[in-house]
Amino acid sequence: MSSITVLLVDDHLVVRSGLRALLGTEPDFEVVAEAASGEDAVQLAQALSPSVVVMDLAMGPGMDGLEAIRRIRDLNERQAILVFTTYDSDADIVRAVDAGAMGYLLKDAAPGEIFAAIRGAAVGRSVMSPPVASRLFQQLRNPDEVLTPREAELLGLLTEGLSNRELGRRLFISEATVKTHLAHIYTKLGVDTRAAAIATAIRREGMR
Amino acid sequence: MSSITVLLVDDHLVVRSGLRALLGTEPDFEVVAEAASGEDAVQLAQALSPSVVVMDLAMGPGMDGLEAIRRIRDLNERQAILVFTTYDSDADIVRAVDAGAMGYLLKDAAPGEIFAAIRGAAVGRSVMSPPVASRLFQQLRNPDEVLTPREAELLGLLTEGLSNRELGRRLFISEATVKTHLAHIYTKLGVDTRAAAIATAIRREGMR
DNA sequence: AGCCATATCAGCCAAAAGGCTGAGGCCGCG
DNA sequence: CGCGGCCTCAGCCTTTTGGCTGATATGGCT
Repeated sequence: MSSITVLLVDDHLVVRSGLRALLGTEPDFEVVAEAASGEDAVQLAQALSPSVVVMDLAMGPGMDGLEAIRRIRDLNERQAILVFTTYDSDADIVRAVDAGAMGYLLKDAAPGEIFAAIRGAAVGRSVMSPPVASRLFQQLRNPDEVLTPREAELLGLLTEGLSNRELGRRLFISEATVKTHLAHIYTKLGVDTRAAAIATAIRREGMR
Repeated sequence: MSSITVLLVDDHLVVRSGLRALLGTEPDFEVVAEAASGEDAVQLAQALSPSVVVMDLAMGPGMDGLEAIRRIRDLNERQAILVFTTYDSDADIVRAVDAGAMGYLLKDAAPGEIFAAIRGAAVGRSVMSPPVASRLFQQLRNPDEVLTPREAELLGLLTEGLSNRELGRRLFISEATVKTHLAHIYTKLGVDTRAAAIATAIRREGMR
């Protein structure tokens, strides 16, 4: 009976057709459209109201996945959105969830996991890949280690290679304040040099 | 007549089936097997001698793409191997080419490009995505900016967040030597702090 | 043999970063 | 209304880094 309609969003054609092929093996799924950009995704989600939007976070130029999630939620609060991406970055997970994603799946998930996640999302359940879940739990267990928004901002600029002076100028704060923030960041990240902070930041936010 | 036999290697099921679906639309391609790991790839390449091996560099745990390329070339010098990956990292491109790849395609390539690249590889021609090609040319044009092996090694450890002292210990050289190498690395990368060096190193080697 | 790239090391000095202590203002929550 | 988290800033002192100049050794290429 009523099948689950799915909108696929990914900037890679091969991923879209792979997913389409995969979902085609299950009788209750129906891929109603594909989008290669955030813009298209928003438009198609509005036009078609699919049961579930399955989308990658990394998108080419233009609107990124997170922004697309927000826009889609703005149009329809109840739209189920499932993130389907390659990397399990701490920041991305958190951001995706609070942008309104129902679940977070990694691309190396087994077919069964993918099916279950989509079916779950369709009925309003949250699903996530085990590695993703464990990261989230860790964040909840160690709230001490979570950076404040300002610290995260600093850390972001830090990974651009800026000096303390430049950081200060960029953020309209004194160099003293920059050093204070950095000291906090270091203790939270468990490092004691900016180099190590950059390294762990990029590896944490980046991949693996 | 004689169709082009293809071995697909990618750790993501969706990518494999997407590619299979895509290649299925062209009558002259025949996907003879899929491999999800480097180990399987080597074995299948040897057993089936496909016209072209299309593979991702990023592979889960175990043998990575580069290693798999080398192994396959060891077994059969003439085997055509086409790298099909998401990111165009300077280092990866160079390494893939000298590991023996015939071409280097990005996953966001248009279907036509993909077909052309595989057909080209099958007859011994080298093909690469435009952005990839431009990077290679840039490397050839600016040999001054190419790091020596030792410098590259240092840079690698630098991105782990090590201090000069630690770098020295790790490489069994004095801190003075470390500083000399770093100075050279900085001028070659066009930066003047280790933080910036780490940042550009990771962004260059990393992705985008 | 001479030359060049690479790798190694030293010393000196200035600039940047890091550790520590203390402190004021703002805001939300009980 | 007080407590605590967050953001802001200062001063002081040590360590680390970076810039510069110069030197030795090795190995390959001409």
